[in-house]
Amino acid sequence: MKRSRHSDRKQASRERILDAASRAVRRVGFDGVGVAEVMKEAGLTHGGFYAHFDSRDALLSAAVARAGCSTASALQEHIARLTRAGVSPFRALVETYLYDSSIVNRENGCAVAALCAEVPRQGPDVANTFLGLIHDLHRRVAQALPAGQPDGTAWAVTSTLVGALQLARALGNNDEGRAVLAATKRDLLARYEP
Amino acid sequence: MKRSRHSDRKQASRERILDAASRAVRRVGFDGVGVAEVMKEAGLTHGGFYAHFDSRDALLSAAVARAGCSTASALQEHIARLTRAGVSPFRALVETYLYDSSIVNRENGCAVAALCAEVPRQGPDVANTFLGLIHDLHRRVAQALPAGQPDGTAWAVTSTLVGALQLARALGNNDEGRAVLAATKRDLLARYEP
DNA sequence: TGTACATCAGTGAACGCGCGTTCACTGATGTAC
DNA sequence: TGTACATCAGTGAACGCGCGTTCACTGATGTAC
Repeated sequence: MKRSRHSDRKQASRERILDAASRAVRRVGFDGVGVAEVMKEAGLTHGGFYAHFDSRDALLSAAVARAGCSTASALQEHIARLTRAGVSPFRALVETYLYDSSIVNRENGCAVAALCAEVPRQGPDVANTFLGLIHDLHRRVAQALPAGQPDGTAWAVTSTLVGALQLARALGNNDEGRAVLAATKRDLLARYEP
Repeated sequence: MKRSRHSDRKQASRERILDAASRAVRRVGFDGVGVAEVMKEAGLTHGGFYAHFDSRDALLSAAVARAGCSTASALQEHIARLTRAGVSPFRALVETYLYDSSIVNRENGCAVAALCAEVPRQGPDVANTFLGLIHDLHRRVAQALPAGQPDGTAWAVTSTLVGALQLARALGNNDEGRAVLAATKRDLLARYEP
């Protein structure tokens, strides 16, 4: 059954709005996202927004989910490329997550690292969606860890990855920020790679 | 030389404003801090604010510095109590930083964990002040670590502490949040305590 | 095929509210004589 | 000691701006006959 061009067009606009919002929320945080700016980035004017979402809050929930998907597929793709080249799964995860350019590339980076600290003050919709993102990241870490690690290690490693990326970003895209990433990578690999 | 009571009174008000702001910024983030609300919490009306600070931004810078001092002294005190009771310095640091009630007690907790992710979008004053807080936390971790650790380990441990507290807060004050803290504590102690 | 009408995504002006900031004023404290 | 004046922290009304939200309208696409 052929969809009308009305619907096609609307759907495409919605996708652009969501993409813009998922980048904006990682770049400027929940409080920094403005409806008008997101619409502009999607090539539309602000008035049409409410034909796509009930409210700014509804957009934020959807944007978190979108950011999670986008992060997950980027992570997976980069990790797969490394493992195909013979890198161990754990090393591939660590190198990918703590890649130097992640310091600057906030708007396409991990949503958990970007938004974790703001989640406790968001509404239940955003918080619940975010739970899923955290569990997904934790699962990826658990699967990449070498076998035989005690339960809970995956949480410690997840914490380390998220914390290191945030500290590096706060220190800046300079020697000091990169040194934090390098030191954390070295430490994680020395600990968990046989 | 005796100070006038005018000055004493003003100084006392300034302290109350700073205390209120340092708690508010950790509770609701930089974007969430409102001049009127801070003044109200300090027992004043909003109009008098500009006799104490040049602008909202100036308040935020000062509030970050104040939050750092407040966190540092609370950490130090709690750690000292534990070490006096025979606990090793590293264990004392880890237990104190990842204390269960830290999940809820954001407004009196570590400013680095609360604000790290928002710092890259703040002005240079706030960012520079924040650098000091990060270095202070890193220094405390380095001093508490058992001797003989390679350089950089302190950064990895700092990352782990900050990340774990944030993840626990995002998961909530429930079994899951506390489990992250417990798992991270166990992992850190197993790794770095002889 | 062509014409008239219906549908609907998107536009842009307008509204209302909150918030940072300003300012004339108040009332208490301190000083001069 | 007492009185008149000066200083100054704090008050609360007002301003201006940005932002979320609403709504009447437009113009393009689709449908009926």
